[in-house]
Amino acid sequence: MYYNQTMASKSAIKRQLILKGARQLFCERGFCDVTMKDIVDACGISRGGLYLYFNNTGDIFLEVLRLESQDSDEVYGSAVSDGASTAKIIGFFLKEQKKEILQMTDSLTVATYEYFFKHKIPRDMNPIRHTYDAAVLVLTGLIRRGIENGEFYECDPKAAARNIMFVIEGMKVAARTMDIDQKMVDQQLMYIVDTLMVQD
Amino acid sequence: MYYNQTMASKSAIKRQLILKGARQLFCERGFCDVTMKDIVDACGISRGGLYLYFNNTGDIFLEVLRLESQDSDEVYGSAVSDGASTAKIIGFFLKEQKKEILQMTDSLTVATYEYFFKHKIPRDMNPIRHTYDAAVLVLTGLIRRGIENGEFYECDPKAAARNIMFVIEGMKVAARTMDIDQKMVDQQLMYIVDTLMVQD
Amino acid sequence: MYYNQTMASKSAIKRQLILKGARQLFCERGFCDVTMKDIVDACGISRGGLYLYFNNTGDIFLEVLRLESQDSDEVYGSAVSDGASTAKIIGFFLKEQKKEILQMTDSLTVATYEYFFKHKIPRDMNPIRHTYDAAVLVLTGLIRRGIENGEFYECDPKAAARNIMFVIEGMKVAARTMDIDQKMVDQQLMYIVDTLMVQD
Amino acid sequence: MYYNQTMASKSAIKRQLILKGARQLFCERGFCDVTMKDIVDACGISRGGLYLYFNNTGDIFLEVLRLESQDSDEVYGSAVSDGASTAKIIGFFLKEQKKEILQMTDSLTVATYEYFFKHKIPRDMNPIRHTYDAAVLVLTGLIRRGIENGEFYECDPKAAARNIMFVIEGMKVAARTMDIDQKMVDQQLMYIVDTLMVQD
DNA sequence: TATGAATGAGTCTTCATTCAT
DNA sequence: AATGAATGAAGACTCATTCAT
Repeated sequence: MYYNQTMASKSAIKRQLILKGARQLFCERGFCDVTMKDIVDACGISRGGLYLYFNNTGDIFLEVLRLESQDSDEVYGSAVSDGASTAKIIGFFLKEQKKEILQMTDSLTVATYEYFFKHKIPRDMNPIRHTYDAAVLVLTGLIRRGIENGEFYECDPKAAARNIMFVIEGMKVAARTMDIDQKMVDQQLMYIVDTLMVQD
Repeated sequence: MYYNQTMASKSAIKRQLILKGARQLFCERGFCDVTMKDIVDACGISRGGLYLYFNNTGDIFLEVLRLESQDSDEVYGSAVSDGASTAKIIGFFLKEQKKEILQMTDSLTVATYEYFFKHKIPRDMNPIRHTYDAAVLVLTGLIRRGIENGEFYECDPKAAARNIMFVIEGMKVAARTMDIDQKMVDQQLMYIVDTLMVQD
Repeated sequence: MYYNQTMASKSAIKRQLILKGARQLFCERGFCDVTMKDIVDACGISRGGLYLYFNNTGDIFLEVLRLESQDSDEVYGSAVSDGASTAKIIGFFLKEQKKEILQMTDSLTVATYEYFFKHKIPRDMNPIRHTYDAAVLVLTGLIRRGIENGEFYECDPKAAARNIMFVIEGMKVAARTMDIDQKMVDQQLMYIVDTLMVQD
Repeated sequence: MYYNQTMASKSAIKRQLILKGARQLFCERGFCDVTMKDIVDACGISRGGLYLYFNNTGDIFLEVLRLESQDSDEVYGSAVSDGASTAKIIGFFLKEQKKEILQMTDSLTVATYEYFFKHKIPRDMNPIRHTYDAAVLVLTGLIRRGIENGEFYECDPKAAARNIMFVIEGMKVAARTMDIDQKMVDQQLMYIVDTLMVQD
């Protein structure tokens, strides 16, 4: 009998189980309100059993986040490989962001904020910074291309990319603290595109 | 004997004392990590005494926040009354925001996020929404004036105002979760102005 | 209404209650095997209530010990004031020790050993050292008097006093680890007296 | 294939490994503070594996102690065979004891006390009692010889021997609970010799 | 024999909340 | 109004012991 990637060891399966249960809790309650006991209960495992795998909620959360970013890295990669027009790709990107902003997906956003409010992490080890930088990189490339082929106004592509990401970040937070509606998000996303694109 | 605004009752003084001590704690630790006991200890009052004034940390925080917004409302008002150029006023406004983004002042930002992540409040009662709307209103007016007197490009003034506020919100969060530096903030604030202003 | 030494405050009474319950436990089980929960249960108070008075078993034990030594100080004092013959006083002293050696009294001996095995304390703050030194002092005085009035052989009174105390200490430990019988203790106490006293 | 004393079975080797690791722990922490888990970790063996050999820390400690006393029995034997003067031999014996009294590291003394405080064992099965009796036997013989050849004062040799052992026991405990210094130990050992020996 | 995952009981500690004074 | 002692629930963490493999 042999093992391959899909045949995980019993131990690895339990790890997955824990991370899955914990992820669900973090999505529902953020980071602060999840205790080790909550995770134990949610996963149907024993108190001591959880401690075999993780020492505290922080470690669990980081691991959940790591898995998450693995997945999202792939998404970003595929987005660019397409042969579509720059505006279309950016439009697709923004539509994806809209889903997350409006919490149409199970989202770790609040938990992530709460976690990093308390855990200061050097820039190069910080996963949100990493995600942010990755998105900025992709956007910068797209904007540069848009400028080159005359779709977009002349501008500093990197500053523009960062600007878009900050707007999105701002809306994510706003959606979870004040209540903003879909209309406002749509308006902003259109504003972003309008600001970039040469009007005919 | 009579009471006027400057002659606070003993009870009112104690209330102030509590709110002052609590504010300090919320600034230092955010909302989640402050307990009723912490506040009791910080204020040097009795455990039971605190409960005569407030039932839980949430109520205390809301009150702290209410006092806070009273003060800031005045700031916004005075900004516009000036006779300076639109660009100058917006520049002043952004400089103020920069301070808050970079946490150069004792700031309730994190506590506010944490509080409202957990407490969903209808739009018209929500103090951050109120603050946001007030800022948008001021900015909209300024941008409209800028467009009218030819300083700014033609655009939807309200959308532009919201855009600016979302960028600022995004940077506030980013400053507290990833570590962004002053340079990046400056770059973004310049980018905002550049996007608005007609270049000569 | 006024307070005097016998009218303790409610809080002081509770403290006494805890110390009494804890003392009983320490006598029965030594130091290592007594937990905060044990004390809570023994005293019939609440879990949190205990922590209002003491932070850990070590603190409680030290306090128990402090009270204990207050009492024993008085005993030592009174022993000497008597006008009896030196040999008689020493005989009385040894008879007292015999009781403790053979555990005929509720005794903190084992708990004390266990506590100080783990807690290294500078000589001048160490209560057993203090007790030991006090006993040595008294004995030294007695022996010196015995030598002066010809009851005892010539010798170094201090070394002799220490010797006696070490023998007693040795028997205390032996009584609790190997099982030694009363006969052996009697034999030793007689040996001590014989070694000192001039035989006629 | 056959086994002899030098060819230990795999199982016996593991036993040794456990006992060696456990001994180290008992020396460092006494008996109370060593858990089965500690031993597992220190020996690098499996949790279940340890239970194949021993059921609890008490059993392990007794076994450690048994090996220990095997070694020390030999020492006592050789001491007497010498042709030296009685005083010299006793002097040598006391010097050995001094090492043990003052030896805080690599010594099972504290662990032994702690173990036997909790485990009452009939006199004839009790290893410390056995060690004590063996030492008393040797000393008794030496003292008797000393009296016979006029080196020592007339006295009850057995009582004197026990007295010496109790003083030593007392100093062992004192060294680990109050902090006594080397000078005091030296003074006592000299006092013991002086009390025995005829002065010229 | 050997492994180490799993369990659950047990202890420590903190805190919101109440209540007699 | 004000105090602070008291309570008990809740969460963190550890460990002896078992058991499937």
